[in-house]
Amino acid sequence: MQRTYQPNTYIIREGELLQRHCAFIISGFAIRQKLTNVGARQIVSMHLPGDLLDLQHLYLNYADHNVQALTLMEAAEIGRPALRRLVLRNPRVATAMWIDALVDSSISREWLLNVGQRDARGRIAHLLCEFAARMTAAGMASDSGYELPMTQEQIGDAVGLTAVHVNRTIKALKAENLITRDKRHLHFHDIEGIRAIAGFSSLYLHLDQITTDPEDRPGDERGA
Amino acid sequence: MQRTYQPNTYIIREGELLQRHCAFIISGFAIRQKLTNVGARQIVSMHLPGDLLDLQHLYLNYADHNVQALTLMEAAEIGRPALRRLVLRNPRVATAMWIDALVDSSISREWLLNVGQRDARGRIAHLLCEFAARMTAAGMASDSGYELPMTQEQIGDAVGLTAVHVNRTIKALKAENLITRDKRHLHFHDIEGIRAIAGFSSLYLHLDQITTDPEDRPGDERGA
DNA sequence: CGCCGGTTTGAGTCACTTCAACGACAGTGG
DNA sequence: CCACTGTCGTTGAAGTGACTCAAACCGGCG
Repeated sequence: MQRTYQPNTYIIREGELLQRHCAFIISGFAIRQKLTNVGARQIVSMHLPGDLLDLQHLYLNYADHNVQALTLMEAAEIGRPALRRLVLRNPRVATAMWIDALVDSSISREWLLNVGQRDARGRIAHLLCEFAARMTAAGMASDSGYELPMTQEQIGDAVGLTAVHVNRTIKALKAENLITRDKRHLHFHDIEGIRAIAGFSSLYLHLDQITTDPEDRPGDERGA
Repeated sequence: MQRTYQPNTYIIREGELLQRHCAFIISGFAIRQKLTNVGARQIVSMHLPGDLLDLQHLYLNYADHNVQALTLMEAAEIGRPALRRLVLRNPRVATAMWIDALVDSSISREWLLNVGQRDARGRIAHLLCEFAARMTAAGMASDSGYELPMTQEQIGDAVGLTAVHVNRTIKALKAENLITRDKRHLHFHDIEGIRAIAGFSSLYLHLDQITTDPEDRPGDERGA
Protein backbone atom coordinates (compact mmCIF):
# COMPACT_ATOMS: atom_id res chain seq x y z
CA MET A 1 0.00 0.00 0.00
CA GLN A 2 1.80 3.07 -1.23
CA ARG A 3 1.01 6.57 -0.10
CA THR A 4 2.14 10.09 -0.84
CA TYR A 5 2.41 12.79 1.79
CA GLN A 6 2.65 16.50 1.20
CA PRO A 7 5.35 18.42 3.09
CA ASN A 8 4.50 19.03 6.74
CA THR A 9 1.63 16.54 6.83
CA TYR A 10 1.30 14.72 10.10
CA ILE A 11 1.59 10.96 9.77
CA ILE A 12 1.21 10.18 13.45
CA ARG A 13 0.22 12.47 16.27
CA GLU A 14 1.35 12.24 19.86
CA GLY A 15 -1.25 10.72 22.15
CA GLU A 16 -2.98 8.92 19.30
CA LEU A 17 -4.06 5.33 19.80
CA LEU A 18 -1.97 3.31 17.40
CA GLN A 19 -3.78 0.79 15.36
CA ARG A 20 -2.99 1.30 11.77
CA HIS A 21 0.37 0.63 10.23
CA CYS A 22 4.08 1.13 10.00
CA ALA A 23 5.67 2.80 7.04
CA PHE A 24 8.82 2.48 5.04
CA ILE A 25 10.11 5.58 3.25
CA ILE A 26 10.47 5.19 -0.51
CA SER A 27 11.37 8.77 -1.33
CA GLY A 28 11.54 12.03 0.55
CA PHE A 29 12.29 12.83 4.17
CA ALA A 30 10.43 12.67 7.45
CA ILE A 31 11.02 13.91 10.96
CA ARG A 32 9.80 12.93 14.37
CA GLN A 33 9.17 15.67 16.88
CA LYS A 34 7.72 16.50 20.27
CA LEU A 35 6.31 19.68 21.73
CA THR A 36 6.54 21.04 25.27
CA ASN A 37 3.47 22.28 27.08
CA VAL A 38 4.44 25.81 26.04
CA GLY A 39 4.74 24.84 22.40
CA ALA A 40 8.50 24.66 21.89
CA ARG A 41 9.36 22.04 19.33
CA GLN A 42 12.19 19.53 19.47
CA ILE A 43 12.93 17.45 16.42
CA VAL A 44 14.00 14.10 17.83
CA SER A 45 15.04 12.38 14.62
CA MET A 46 15.22 12.61 10.87
CA HIS A 47 14.53 9.88 8.39
CA LEU A 48 15.62 9.33 4.83
CA PRO A 49 14.57 6.93 2.12
CA GLY A 50 15.00 3.35 3.25
CA ASP A 51 14.20 4.08 6.88
CA LEU A 52 11.36 2.45 8.72
CA LEU A 53 9.21 5.21 10.00
CA ASP A 54 7.45 4.13 13.10
CA LEU A 55 9.04 0.97 14.21
CA GLN A 56 9.38 2.87 17.46
CA HIS A 57 5.68 2.43 17.99
CA LEU A 58 5.26 -1.16 16.88
CA TYR A 59 4.55 -2.55 20.32
CA LEU A 60 3.24 0.56 22.02
CA ASN A 61 -0.40 1.47 22.52
CA TYR A 62 -0.13 5.24 22.30
CA ALA A 63 2.11 7.43 20.17
CA ASP A 64 4.60 9.35 22.30
CA HIS A 65 5.74 11.73 19.56
CA ASN A 66 4.62 13.20 16.25
CA VAL A 67 5.76 11.95 12.89
CA GLN A 68 5.68 14.41 10.05
CA ALA A 69 6.68 14.52 6.40
CA LEU A 70 9.52 16.99 5.92
CA THR A 71 9.40 17.06 2.14
CA LEU A 72 7.09 15.50 -0.36
CA MET A 73 7.31 11.88 0.64
CA GLU A 74 6.27 8.48 -0.62
CA ALA A 75 5.94 5.61 1.81
CA ALA A 76 4.96 1.98 1.67
CA GLU A 77 2.68 0.95 4.47
CA ILE A 78 2.67 -2.31 6.32
CA GLY A 79 -0.08 -3.30 8.71
CA ARG A 80 0.95 -3.51 12.33
CA PRO A 81 -0.37 -7.01 12.94
CA ALA A 82 1.30 -8.25 9.76
CA LEU A 83 4.64 -6.73 10.72
CA ARG A 84 4.40 -8.13 14.22
CA ARG A 85 3.66 -11.59 12.89
CA LEU A 86 6.60 -11.29 10.54
CA VAL A 87 8.86 -10.29 13.40
CA LEU A 88 7.72 -13.22 15.50
CA ARG A 89 7.99 -15.82 12.79
CA ASN A 90 10.99 -14.78 10.78
CA PRO A 91 14.22 -14.55 12.74
CA ARG A 92 16.01 -12.64 10.01
CA VAL A 93 13.37 -9.99 9.91
CA ALA A 94 13.28 -9.93 13.68
CA THR A 95 17.01 -9.35 13.87
CA ALA A 96 16.89 -6.66 11.22
CA MET A 97 14.06 -4.89 13.04
CA TRP A 98 15.95 -5.07 16.31
CA ILE A 99 19.05 -3.60 14.74
CA ASP A 100 17.02 -0.83 13.13
CA ALA A 101 15.32 0.03 16.41
CA LEU A 102 18.54 -0.09 18.40
CA VAL A 103 20.43 2.10 15.95
CA ASP A 104 17.58 4.55 16.09
CA SER A 105 17.95 4.68 19.87
CA SER A 106 21.67 5.07 19.57
CA ILE A 107 21.14 8.11 17.38
CA SER A 108 18.79 9.64 19.95
CA ARG A 109 21.45 9.22 22.59
CA GLU A 110 24.01 10.95 20.41
CA TRP A 111 21.55 13.77 19.80
CA LEU A 112 21.06 14.09 23.52
CA LEU A 113 24.81 14.40 23.97
CA ASN A 114 24.90 16.89 21.14
CA VAL A 115 22.18 19.13 22.50
CA GLY A 116 23.20 18.77 26.12
CA GLN A 117 26.94 19.25 25.89
CA ARG A 118 28.10 20.97 22.72
CA ASP A 119 28.02 24.66 21.83
CA ALA A 120 26.21 26.00 18.80
CA ARG A 121 29.08 25.41 16.35
CA GLY A 122 29.57 21.88 17.57
CA ARG A 123 25.89 21.03 17.44
CA ILE A 124 25.36 22.25 13.94
CA ALA A 125 28.59 20.75 12.67
CA HIS A 126 27.60 17.45 14.22
CA LEU A 127 24.21 17.49 12.58
CA LEU A 128 25.83 18.16 9.23
CA CYS A 129 28.34 15.33 9.72
CA GLU A 130 25.68 12.85 10.74
CA PHE A 131 23.53 13.72 7.80
CA ALA A 132 26.53 13.43 5.48
CA ALA A 133 27.30 9.96 6.81
CA ARG A 134 23.74 8.77 6.52
CA MET A 135 23.20 10.27 3.09
CA THR A 136 26.42 8.65 1.91
CA ALA A 137 25.33 5.29 3.32
CA ALA A 138 22.05 5.71 1.46
CA GLY A 139 23.88 6.58 -1.76
CA MET A 140 22.37 10.04 -1.79
CA ALA A 141 25.47 12.17 -1.39
CA SER A 142 27.87 13.18 -4.14
CA ASP A 143 31.41 14.51 -3.98
CA SER A 144 30.07 18.01 -4.09
CA GLY A 145 27.99 17.47 -0.97
CA TYR A 146 24.34 16.71 -0.50
CA GLU A 147 20.88 18.20 -0.34
CA LEU A 148 19.97 19.12 3.21
CA PRO A 149 16.19 19.42 3.10
CA MET A 150 15.80 21.62 6.18
CA THR A 151 15.16 25.25 6.85
CA GLN A 152 17.29 27.01 9.43
CA GLU A 153 14.34 27.00 11.74
CA GLN A 154 14.13 23.23 11.50
CA ILE A 155 17.86 22.87 12.07
CA GLY A 156 17.38 24.98 15.17
CA ASP A 157 14.58 22.76 16.41
CA ALA A 158 16.78 19.72 15.91
CA VAL A 159 19.74 21.06 17.86
CA GLY A 160 17.98 23.20 20.44
CA LEU A 161 18.87 26.66 19.11
CA THR A 162 17.02 29.64 17.71
CA ALA A 163 16.72 30.02 13.96
CA VAL A 164 18.49 33.35 14.31
CA HIS A 165 21.42 31.82 16.07
CA VAL A 166 21.60 28.97 13.57
CA ASN A 167 21.85 31.58 10.87
CA ARG A 168 24.71 33.38 12.56
CA THR A 169 26.54 30.16 13.31
CA ILE A 170 26.26 28.88 9.76
CA LYS A 171 27.42 32.27 8.55
CA ALA A 172 30.50 31.88 10.75
CA LEU A 173 31.20 28.42 9.37
CA LYS A 174 30.95 29.79 5.86
CA ALA A 175 33.23 32.70 6.73
CA GLU A 176 35.87 30.25 7.91
CA ASN A 177 35.62 28.54 4.58
CA LEU A 178 34.48 25.26 6.06
CA ILE A 179 31.23 24.92 4.16
CA THR A 180 29.13 26.64 1.53
CA ARG A 181 25.41 26.48 1.19
CA ASP A 182 23.73 27.22 -2.08
CA LYS A 183 20.02 27.07 -1.60
CA ARG A 184 19.47 23.64 -0.05
CA HIS A 185 22.71 22.17 -1.32
CA LEU A 186 25.45 21.78 1.25
CA HIS A 187 29.11 21.47 0.39
CA PHE A 188 32.01 20.73 2.73
CA HIS A 189 35.26 22.49 1.92
CA ASP A 190 37.07 21.10 4.89
CA ILE A 191 35.38 17.97 6.10
CA GLU A 192 38.12 17.27 8.61
CA GLY A 193 37.75 20.73 10.05
CA ILE A 194 34.01 20.24 10.46
CA ARG A 195 34.50 16.82 12.01
CA ALA A 196 36.92 18.32 14.51
CA ILE A 197 34.47 21.04 15.49
CA ALA A 198 31.71 18.46 15.81
CA GLY A 199 33.79 15.88 17.62
CA PHE A 200 32.21 13.47 15.19
CA SER A 201 32.77 9.74 15.17
CA SER A 202 30.42 7.53 13.19
CA LEU A 203 30.60 4.64 15.64
CA TYR A 204 27.13 5.34 17.00
CA LEU A 205 25.56 4.91 13.58
CA HIS A 206 26.60 1.25 13.55
CA LEU A 207 27.02 1.48 9.79
CA ASP A 208 28.63 -1.96 9.71
CA GLN A 209 25.29 -3.45 10.69
CA ILE A 210 23.04 -1.64 8.28
CA THR A 211 21.82 -2.84 4.93
CA THR A 212 19.25 -1.00 2.88
CA ASP A 213 16.97 -3.97 2.45
CA PRO A 214 16.23 -6.09 5.51
CA GLU A 215 15.73 -9.15 3.32
CA ASP A 216 19.24 -9.34 2.02
CA ARG A 217 21.17 -9.27 5.25
CA PRO A 218 23.32 -12.34 5.77
CA GLY A 219 21.94 -14.77 8.33
CA ASP A 220 22.87 -13.26 11.62
CA GLU A 221 20.11 -14.82 13.63
CA ARG A 222 22.47 -17.45 14.96
CA GLY A 223 23.33 -15.54 18.15
CA ALA A 224 26.70 -14.32 19.40
CA MET B 1 24.93 -15.34 37.64
CA GLN B 2 24.71 -12.58 40.18
CA ARG B 3 27.24 -9.79 40.52
CA THR B 4 27.85 -6.79 42.72
CA TYR B 5 29.21 -3.50 41.45
CA GLN B 6 30.72 -0.74 43.53
CA PRO B 7 29.51 2.83 42.89
CA ASN B 8 30.97 4.37 39.73
CA THR B 9 32.26 1.09 38.33
CA TYR B 10 32.03 0.83 34.57
CA ILE B 11 29.95 -2.09 33.39
CA ILE B 12 30.30 -1.39 29.68
CA ARG B 13 32.59 1.06 27.95
CA GLU B 14 31.88 2.87 24.69
CA GLY B 15 33.69 1.37 21.73
CA GLU B 16 33.99 -2.02 23.38
CA LEU B 17 33.26 -5.15 21.36
CA LEU B 18 30.20 -6.68 22.95
CA GLN B 19 30.35 -10.35 23.60
CA ARG B 20 29.47 -11.03 27.16
CA HIS B 21 26.08 -10.56 28.65
CA CYS B 22 23.09 -8.47 29.47
CA ALA B 23 22.17 -7.58 33.01
CA PHE B 24 19.04 -7.13 35.04
CA ILE B 25 19.21 -4.81 38.06
CA ILE B 26 18.30 -6.47 41.34
CA SER B 27 19.16 -3.58 43.64
CA GLY B 28 20.80 -0.20 43.29
CA PHE B 29 20.91 2.25 40.40
CA ALA B 30 22.82 2.55 37.15
CA ILE B 31 23.28 5.23 34.54
CA ARG B 32 24.24 5.25 30.90
CA GLN B 33 26.38 8.11 29.68
CA LYS B 34 28.44 9.42 26.76
CA LEU B 35 31.36 11.80 26.57
CA THR B 36 32.20 14.41 23.93
CA ASN B 37 35.67 14.63 22.45
CA VAL B 38 36.42 17.42 24.94
CA GLY B 39 35.30 15.35 27.89
CA ALA B 40 31.88 16.81 28.66
CA ARG B 41 29.59 14.15 30.03
CA GLN B 42 25.94 13.59 29.21
CA ILE B 43 23.94 11.09 31.21
CA VAL B 44 21.55 9.58 28.69
CA SER B 45 19.46 7.45 31.01
CA MET B 46 19.00 6.20 34.52
CA HIS B 47 18.01 2.74 35.61
CA LEU B 48 16.40 1.42 38.72
CA PRO B 49 15.85 -2.06 40.11
CA GLY B 50 13.90 -4.20 37.69
CA ASP B 51 15.35 -2.54 34.59
CA LEU B 52 17.24 -4.44 31.96
CA LEU B 53 20.58 -2.79 31.68
CA ASP B 54 21.94 -3.22 28.23
CA LEU B 55 19.16 -4.48 26.13
CA GLN B 56 20.13 -1.54 23.96
CA HIS B 57 23.20 -3.44 22.90
CA LEU B 58 21.70 -6.89 22.42
CA TYR B 59 22.03 -6.92 18.66
CA LEU B 60 24.86 -4.44 18.21
CA ASN B 61 28.51 -5.28 17.73
CA TYR B 62 30.07 -2.32 19.48
CA ALA B 63 28.96 -0.39 22.55
CA ASP B 64 27.95 3.16 21.67
CA HIS B 65 27.80 4.45 25.25
CA ASN B 66 29.11 3.74 28.73
CA VAL B 67 27.14 1.95 31.41
CA GLN B 68 28.07 2.68 34.96
CA ALA B 69 26.84 1.77 38.45
CA LEU B 70 25.51 4.87 40.18
CA THR B 71 25.23 3.34 43.64
CA LEU B 72 26.22 -0.01 45.02
CA MET B 73 24.38 -2.31 42.68
CA GLU B 74 23.51 -5.96 42.31
CA ALA B 75 22.69 -7.37 38.91
CA ALA B 76 21.79 -10.74 37.48
CA GLU B 77 23.60 -11.50 34.26
CA ILE B 78 22.23 -13.30 31.27
CA GLY B 79 24.43 -14.44 28.39
CA ARG B 80 23.84 -12.61 25.12
CA PRO B 81 23.34 -15.76 23.03
CA ALA B 82 20.96 -17.21 25.61
CA LEU B 83 18.89 -14.03 25.70
CA ARG B 84 18.81 -13.80 21.93
CA ARG B 85 17.62 -17.38 21.66
CA LEU B 86 14.98 -16.69 24.26
CA VAL B 87 13.80 -13.68 22.29
CA LEU B 88 13.60 -15.67 19.08
CA ARG B 89 11.80 -18.65 20.54
CA ASN B 90 9.46 -17.19 23.08
CA PRO B 91 7.02 -14.64 21.73
CA ARG B 92 6.07 -13.41 25.16
CA VAL B 93 9.63 -12.68 26.05
CA ALA B 94 10.17 -11.13 22.65
CA THR B 95 7.22 -8.81 23.11
CA ALA B 96 8.32 -7.86 26.60
CA MET B 97 11.82 -7.10 25.36
CA TRP B 98 10.45 -4.99 22.53
CA ILE B 99 8.31 -3.00 24.89
CA ASP B 100 11.21 -2.48 27.24
CA ALA B 101 13.47 -1.30 24.43
CA LEU B 102 10.84 0.97 22.92
CA VAL B 103 9.99 2.58 26.24
CA ASP B 104 13.66 3.17 26.80
CA SER B 105 13.81 4.98 23.45
CA SER B 106 10.74 6.95 24.29
CA ILE B 107 12.41 8.16 27.44
CA SER B 108 15.49 9.28 25.48
CA ARG B 109 13.26 11.29 23.21
CA GLU B 110 11.62 12.97 26.17
CA TRP B 111 15.04 13.75 27.60
CA LEU B 112 16.04 15.27 24.30
CA LEU B 113 12.98 17.49 24.43
CA ASN B 114 13.79 18.33 28.02
CA VAL B 115 17.39 19.31 27.39
CA GLY B 116 16.72 20.98 24.06
CA GLN B 117 13.68 23.07 24.87
CA ARG B 118 13.15 23.67 28.57
CA ASP B 119 14.88 26.14 30.85
CA ALA B 120 16.77 25.10 33.96
CA ARG B 121 13.72 25.03 36.24
CA GLY B 122 11.73 23.02 33.78
CA ARG B 123 14.51 20.54 33.14
CA ILE B 124 15.17 19.80 36.77
CA ALA B 125 11.50 19.69 37.65
CA HIS B 126 10.95 17.27 34.79
CA LEU B 127 13.73 15.00 35.94
CA LEU B 128 12.26 14.95 39.43
CA CYS B 129 8.78 14.15 38.11
CA GLU B 130 10.02 11.36 35.89
CA PHE B 131 11.96 9.82 38.68
CA ALA B 132 8.98 10.09 40.99
CA ALA B 133 6.78 8.32 38.46
CA ARG B 134 9.27 5.55 37.85
CA MET B 135 10.06 5.06 41.53
CA THR B 136 6.36 4.89 42.29
CA ALA B 137 5.85 2.32 39.54
CA ALA B 138 8.70 0.31 41.03
CA GLY B 139 7.17 0.57 44.50
CA MET B 140 10.14 2.52 45.77
CA ALA B 141 8.52 5.85 46.60
CA SER B 142 6.61 6.67 49.76
CA ASP B 143 4.19 9.47 50.54
CA SER B 144 7.01 11.50 51.91
CA GLY B 145 8.91 11.36 48.64
CA TYR B 146 11.79 9.19 47.50
CA GLU B 147 15.53 8.74 47.58
CA LEU B 148 17.16 10.46 44.64
CA PRO B 149 20.57 8.84 44.47
CA MET B 150 22.31 11.58 42.52
CA THR B 151 24.70 14.39 43.31
CA GLN B 152 23.96 17.83 41.92
CA GLU B 153 26.79 17.33 39.49
CA GLN B 154 25.13 14.18 38.15
CA ILE B 155 21.78 15.93 37.91
CA GLY B 156 23.57 18.59 35.90
CA ASP B 157 25.07 16.02 33.56
CA ALA B 158 21.64 14.51 33.04
CA VAL B 159 19.92 17.76 32.13
CA GLY B 160 22.77 19.62 30.45
CA LEU B 161 23.48 22.20 33.16
CA THR B 162 26.39 23.02 35.45
CA ALA B 163 26.41 21.70 38.99
CA VAL B 164 26.50 25.30 40.20
CA HIS B 165 23.42 26.22 38.28
CA VAL B 166 21.61 23.08 39.41
CA ASN B 167 22.33 24.14 42.95
CA ARG B 168 20.90 27.59 42.45
CA THR B 169 17.86 26.27 40.65
CA ILE B 170 17.07 23.73 43.34
CA LYS B 171 17.55 26.43 45.92
CA ALA B 172 14.96 28.51 44.10
CA LEU B 173 12.52 25.59 44.01
CA LYS B 174 13.00 25.12 47.74
CA ALA B 175 12.53 28.84 48.36
CA GLU B 176 9.20 28.68 46.58
CA ASN B 177 8.19 25.88 48.89
CA LEU B 178 7.79 23.38 46.09
CA ILE B 179 10.23 20.77 47.35
CA THR B 180 12.59 20.05 50.20
CA ARG B 181 15.71 18.00 50.04
CA ASP B 182 17.18 16.44 53.11
CA LYS B 183 20.39 14.75 52.20
CA ARG B 184 19.35 12.44 49.35
CA HIS B 185 15.72 12.32 50.28
CA LEU B 186 13.45 14.38 48.10
CA HIS B 187 10.01 15.54 49.12
CA PHE B 188 7.41 17.31 47.02
CA HIS B 189 5.34 19.90 48.82
CA ASP B 190 3.44 20.89 45.77
CA ILE B 191 3.53 18.13 43.22
CA GLU B 192 1.09 19.92 40.95
CA GLY B 193 3.23 23.02 41.00
CA ILE B 194 6.29 21.01 40.05
CA ARG B 195 4.39 19.21 37.29
CA ALA B 196 3.28 22.54 35.91
CA ILE B 197 6.83 23.89 35.84
CA ALA B 198 8.03 20.68 34.22
CA GLY B 199 5.19 20.40 31.75
CA PHE B 200 5.13 16.79 32.82
CA SER B 201 2.84 14.16 31.39
CA SER B 202 3.61 10.51 32.04
CA LEU B 203 2.34 9.34 28.65
CA TYR B 204 5.84 8.76 27.33
CA LEU B 205 6.63 6.28 30.10
CA HIS B 206 3.95 3.92 28.76
CA LEU B 207 3.27 2.78 32.29
CA ASP B 208 0.22 0.85 31.16
CA GLN B 209 2.50 -1.52 29.29
CA ILE B 210 5.09 -2.16 31.97
CA THR B 211 5.19 -5.07 34.36
CA THR B 212 8.07 -5.69 36.70
CA ASP B 213 8.56 -9.27 35.63
CA PRO B 214 8.58 -10.03 31.89
CA GLU B 215 7.29 -13.54 32.60
CA ASP B 216 3.97 -12.54 34.01
CA ARG B 217 2.75 -10.24 31.29
CA PRO B 218 -0.48 -11.41 29.68
CA GLY B 219 -0.14 -12.88 26.22
CA ASP B 220 -0.01 -9.86 23.95
CA GLU B 221 1.79 -11.58 21.12
CA ARG B 222 -1.42 -11.90 19.19
CA GLY B 223 -0.95 -8.69 17.24
CA ALA B 224 -3.08 -5.56 17.11
C1' DC C 1 41.83 16.18 63.86
C1' DG C 2 42.28 16.75 59.03
C1' DC C 3 40.91 15.30 54.73
C1' DC C 4 37.47 14.84 51.04
C1' DG C 5 33.40 14.81 48.24
C1' DG C 6 29.63 17.43 47.87
C1' DT C 7 27.05 21.80 48.55
C1' DT C 8 26.61 26.72 48.78
C1' DT C 9 27.55 31.47 47.63
C1' DG C 10 29.39 35.69 45.12
C1' DA C 11 31.05 38.39 41.19
C1' DG C 12 31.93 38.90 36.51
C1' DT C 13 31.33 37.36 31.74
C1' DC C 14 29.50 35.46 27.55
C1' DA C 15 26.75 32.59 24.44
C1' DC C 16 22.51 32.56 23.06
C1' DT C 17 17.88 34.72 22.98
C1' DT C 18 14.48 38.18 21.91
C1' DC C 19 12.47 41.53 19.22
C1' DA C 20 12.22 43.78 15.19
C1' DA C 21 12.95 44.94 10.59
C1' DC C 22 14.41 44.15 5.89
C1' DG C 23 15.76 41.58 1.60
C1' DA C 24 15.37 37.77 -1.71
C1' DC C 25 12.69 34.76 -3.99
C1' DA C 26 8.71 31.78 -5.63
C1' DG C 27 3.92 31.23 -6.29
C1' DT C 28 -0.62 33.20 -7.23
C1' DG C 29 -4.04 35.78 -9.26
C1' DG C 30 -5.73 39.74 -11.71
C1' DC D 1 3.19 41.15 -16.94
C1' DC D 2 3.16 42.99 -12.52
C1' DA D 3 1.37 43.66 -7.86
C1' DC D 4 0.43 40.79 -3.71
C1' DT D 5 1.58 37.36 -0.37
C1' DG D 6 4.11 34.14 2.21
C1' DT D 7 8.27 31.72 3.40
C1' DC D 8 12.93 31.79 4.33
C1' DG D 9 17.23 33.97 5.16
C1' DT D 10 19.85 37.88 7.02
C1' DT D 11 21.14 41.50 10.10
C1' DG D 12 21.26 44.81 14.23
C1' DA D 13 20.67 46.07 19.06
C1' DA D 14 19.66 44.96 23.59
C1' DG D 15 18.66 41.69 27.35
C1' DT D 16 19.37 37.56 30.12
C1' DG D 17 19.97 32.82 31.62
C1' DA D 18 23.49 30.04 32.38
C1' DC D 19 28.60 29.60 32.73
C1' DT D 20 33.22 30.33 34.83
C1' DC D 21 36.20 31.01 38.41
C1' DA D 22 37.01 31.00 43.02
C1' DA D 23 36.32 30.58 47.78
C1' DA D 24 33.99 28.96 51.84
C1' DC D 25 31.24 25.63 54.16
C1' DC D 26 29.51 21.19 55.79
C1' DG D 27 29.17 16.46 57.31
C1' DG D 28 31.22 11.92 57.28
C1' DC D 29 35.08 9.12 57.95
C1' DG D 30 39.70 7.21 58.70
